[in-house]
Amino acid sequence: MSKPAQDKQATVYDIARAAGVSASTVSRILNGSAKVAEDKRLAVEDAIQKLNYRPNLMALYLKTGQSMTLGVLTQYVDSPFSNEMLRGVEHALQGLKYAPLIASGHWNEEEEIERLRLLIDRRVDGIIILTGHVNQQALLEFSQQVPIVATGHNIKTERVRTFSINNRLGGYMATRYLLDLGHRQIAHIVGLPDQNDAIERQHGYRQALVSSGIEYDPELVVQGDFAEAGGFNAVKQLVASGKKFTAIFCANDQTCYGAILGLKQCGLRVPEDVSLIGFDDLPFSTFSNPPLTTVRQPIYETGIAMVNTLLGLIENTERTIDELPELSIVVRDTTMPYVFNKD
Amino acid sequence: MSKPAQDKQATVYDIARAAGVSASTVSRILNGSAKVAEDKRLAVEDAIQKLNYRPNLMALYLKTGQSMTLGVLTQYVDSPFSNEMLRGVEHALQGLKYAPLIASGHWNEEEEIERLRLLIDRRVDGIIILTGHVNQQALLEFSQQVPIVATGHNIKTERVRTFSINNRLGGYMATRYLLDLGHRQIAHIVGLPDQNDAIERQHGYRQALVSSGIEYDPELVVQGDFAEAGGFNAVKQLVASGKKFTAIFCANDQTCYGAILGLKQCGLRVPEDVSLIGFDDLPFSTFSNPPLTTVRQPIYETGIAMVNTLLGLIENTERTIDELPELSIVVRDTTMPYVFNKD
DNA sequence: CTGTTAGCGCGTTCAT
DNA sequence: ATGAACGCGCTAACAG
Repeated sequence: MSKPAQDKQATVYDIARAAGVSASTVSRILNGSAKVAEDKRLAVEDAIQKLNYRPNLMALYLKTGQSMTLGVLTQYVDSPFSNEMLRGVEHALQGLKYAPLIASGHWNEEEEIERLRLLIDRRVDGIIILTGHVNQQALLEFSQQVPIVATGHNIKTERVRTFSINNRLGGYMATRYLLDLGHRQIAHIVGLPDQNDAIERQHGYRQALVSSGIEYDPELVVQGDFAEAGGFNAVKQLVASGKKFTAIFCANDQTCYGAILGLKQCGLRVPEDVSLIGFDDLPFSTFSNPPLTTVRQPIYETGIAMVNTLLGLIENTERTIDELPELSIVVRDTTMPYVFNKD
Repeated sequence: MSKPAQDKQATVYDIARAAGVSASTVSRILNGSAKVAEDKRLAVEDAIQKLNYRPNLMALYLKTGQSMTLGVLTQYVDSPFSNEMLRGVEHALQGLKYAPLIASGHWNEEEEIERLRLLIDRRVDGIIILTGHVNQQALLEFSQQVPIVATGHNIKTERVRTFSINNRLGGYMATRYLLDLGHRQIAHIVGLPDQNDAIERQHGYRQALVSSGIEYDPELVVQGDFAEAGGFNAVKQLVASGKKFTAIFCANDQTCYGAILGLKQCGLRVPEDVSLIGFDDLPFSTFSNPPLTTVRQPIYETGIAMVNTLLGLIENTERTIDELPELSIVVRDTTMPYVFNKD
């Protein structure tokens, strides 16, 4: 096994030898686990400096059973949604000696499971799952190895906590907002098929419609994929179908971005010809052209809450988790009352 | 130390006991490091299944000195640029048993160094640095502990490899493209101050100007920050200054996104009133409104190349690294000839 | 206060 | 072909 030449990192023994003490004494000083004579402490600290000593976290794990690492299962490293949550996770980890180990599942159950296993093999102290397709059964099984906090599920056991927003309500709110603006022909671009959040939002859409005495029209509902391309293709399809619509509820903000461009290419203006409302309120939605009207959900805050909850599970302590803000409509420039539409 | 109740993971000893063999035999089967009787192999494999055994990578490290983990220093988890490179990194790692451990430096040298240390403390086998502010000196020091591959530097040692694109050329190309379109009053929104890529691109901008006999006008150069907000604020400032300009070279695509919105709010149309060219060609630039004309650099491909280079360093093998594509101009909808401007 | 000993999970001699 | 013993870096229990 030819290992490349490399400064071998100093160990407690190297420090001990250099300082003329035993390894235990070094350890004691490192952890403050017992009183040590001042002169020895100085000698040891000196050696630590000189040899540039850093504890070997891998070896430490063997003793303590703690890797000081938290696994994070995300879907795509380039998903702005997941990354907003990741920002929250990072923020909550600030200065906390735990580091995140990130793995991507690509919305593929098999791959997600493989990545979860990878995280567990690396003996992470806990796992945060940013939604995904892992089923509840698998979740419970994995939780026997390591505590888990997840979004997109709704269970609570000794070792599993979940966060979920009321997607149905959000879908309802978005559609309701459009209805209140006077729109009657409201299309919906659905999220990923089989994805629970997507399905719930669609339910909310439908519910708002019928509660206003408007019939749910399947022809106004087209498939997207929670990404720009899906929104883009969906509007093209919608326009091509000849169906009339004056507003669209997009399953998420990214879908909206794509839809804006698609509409433009069809000669339709946003919001003059078509009103658009999204879901998420990603940071970028302030800068999109035009800036998005959307349903705000506390993504960043959820990231923070997940970390705190997980640390509570790991360290077996009660932690007060800040209550998450409710869903709300953020009004920007992609919506306008129906009465002003057309001319 | 109250550890939460948890299925203790099975060890080689558990397997050995269950299969009625010794731990060494289990190890041999695990690694195929020696012939083992067929019946014992079966018994062991059976036990592995039953006990759901997974090797402890932490313990393994102690023996092998390999953590099978690659550290990645990025700047922001929500930077679409870094994430595009990360996608390449992930792609290259597909099925390779190495996993990435990601840390963010937030464009802050001190924090970057702290994160590098964190990665080294976790005994990563190698480190990939996606640009940043770490200076060359620090880079060389860290490389004594672990091989490093970085972008944004330009050195090559036994244990450090770097990738860098010709930012100056890119800046030149972008500006040249605008000039060829007939533009003469070309503004530039600079990237992050003190950031080398940003400085080089600005040099290229200047060089293109003078090579066309146009005087470099500092009033047409405003500070951005490589993000949307910077582009947005910069154009506002530019317009407020009263300076005339018919085109802008933005230091990167994100700057462009912000600039588009800022211009619109000032009543300026893109590209009819102002042409815009970016730098990067992020995936989203296909979907921005309007889609961006930009300088394409091989971000994703660089991610792949960095991994391969690093693995070469780690495993001390020669690997053929695919040559990276050259910079190129991708023409989309934010630019048009000057002659057609105004009316 | 401090050094010695043992063991965390594993792979690798060294014997057998 | 296989088991026993050792050591990777570290801390905790046990002497002193």
